[in-house]
Amino acid sequence: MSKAQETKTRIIEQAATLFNQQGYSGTSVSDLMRATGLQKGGIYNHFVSKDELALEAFDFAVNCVQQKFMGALKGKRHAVDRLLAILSVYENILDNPPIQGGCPILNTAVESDDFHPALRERSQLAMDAWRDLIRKIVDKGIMRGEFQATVNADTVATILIATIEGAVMLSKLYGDVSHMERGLKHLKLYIQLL
Amino acid sequence: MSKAQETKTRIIEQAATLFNQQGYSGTSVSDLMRATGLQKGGIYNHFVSKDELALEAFDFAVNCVQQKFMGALKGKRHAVDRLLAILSVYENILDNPPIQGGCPILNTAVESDDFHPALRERSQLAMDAWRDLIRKIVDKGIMRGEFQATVNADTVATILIATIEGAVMLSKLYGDVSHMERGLKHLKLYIQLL
DNA sequence: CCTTAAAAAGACTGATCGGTCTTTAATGTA
DNA sequence: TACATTAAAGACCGATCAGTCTTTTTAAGG
Repeated sequence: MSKAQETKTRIIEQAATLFNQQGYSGTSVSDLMRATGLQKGGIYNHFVSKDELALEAFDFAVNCVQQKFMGALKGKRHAVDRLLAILSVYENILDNPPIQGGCPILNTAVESDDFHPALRERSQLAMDAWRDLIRKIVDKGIMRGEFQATVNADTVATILIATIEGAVMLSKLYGDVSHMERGLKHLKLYIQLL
Repeated sequence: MSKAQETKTRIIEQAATLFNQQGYSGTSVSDLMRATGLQKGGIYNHFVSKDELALEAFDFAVNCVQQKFMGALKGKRHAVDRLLAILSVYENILDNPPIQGGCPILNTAVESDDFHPALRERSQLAMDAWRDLIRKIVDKGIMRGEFQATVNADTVATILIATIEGAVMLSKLYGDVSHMERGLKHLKLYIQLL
């Protein structure tokens, strides 16, 4: 990888963390300069605007989470195991998060949904991908007879994601993993009953 | 109420909506001037800083939600009915919200938790109050034999709030109430099984 | 109605915002 | 190693930021 590419990647990584912790509006170009150790020219040489950098940083952050999902899903064949694998990503979310600052989709959805159309669209797309992952697992599980045929994949996706995201928020707000633990325990039971 | 008090209240109301929609960092004093129709002097005559106004606006927003809870709980005696009443507040959250821009506790928790200690503390306090409301209902339900003695009030509070907040986020992100409907249906079942 | 106190206006501040552009330094290649 | 390319530095821009202060207007009380 060329020096330029390395630098660009480094900027995106640092920016992703900053944006995820402080939000888009709460992060200034000066913050990014401090975090990367670069001056303005060094940053704007790689990105035409803060906006563009924010979008690339968001994609990077989402990709970090997806990588964790892929790692957890590896080798898991049964639908129940695959759903449990998704839950396992959140087992130690506070100590060992895919990216600092909580779930980037939640953060960006909450910040952007009323006033930043481009980021909002990215959040929707990232959430679509997540929902789709769960839906496909559930549908496959139904086909194989692992779940009852009456199970609704869309509903399962909503319940899993809503509970997880809410638990992330609570655990983060209180700095207390027990909320996440309760949420996961609840969802494991829910999955067993499908 | 004196003219000054009226003005101050009006500022807080408008500010609460703006902050809840755009976030603290995303809302400038100019935005507040535009929304209230006041000039700088008119606003800073009532508040020493944007920070102070933000805190008062947050308290106002939280109070709006709590009022809805109180209204829904009125006359409900049985623990199950009281928990269902809390859920009912979120039945038509998109058409008729207590305050525009989604749940103020969620919004503030997500924005503040990494960098705004004062707002973060307020979010925690507001969340404490909500958790306490649910816990007390559950504990009373246990005492009266409406719930099994093995039920854990803390857990119920976490599950209800996490699922609700996650569903709020999803419904808001997609502009689609079905996520909230699924969340509420799921929680109703959960409550019946306590 | 008149006076006084306070509410609101709005000009002004220094700092910071996102972004541009020229200059300088480093990199990759021949 | 010499050269061409481009990465990075950093001075600079107008706009906007939160906040101050003096002046003008309005409201409240006698």
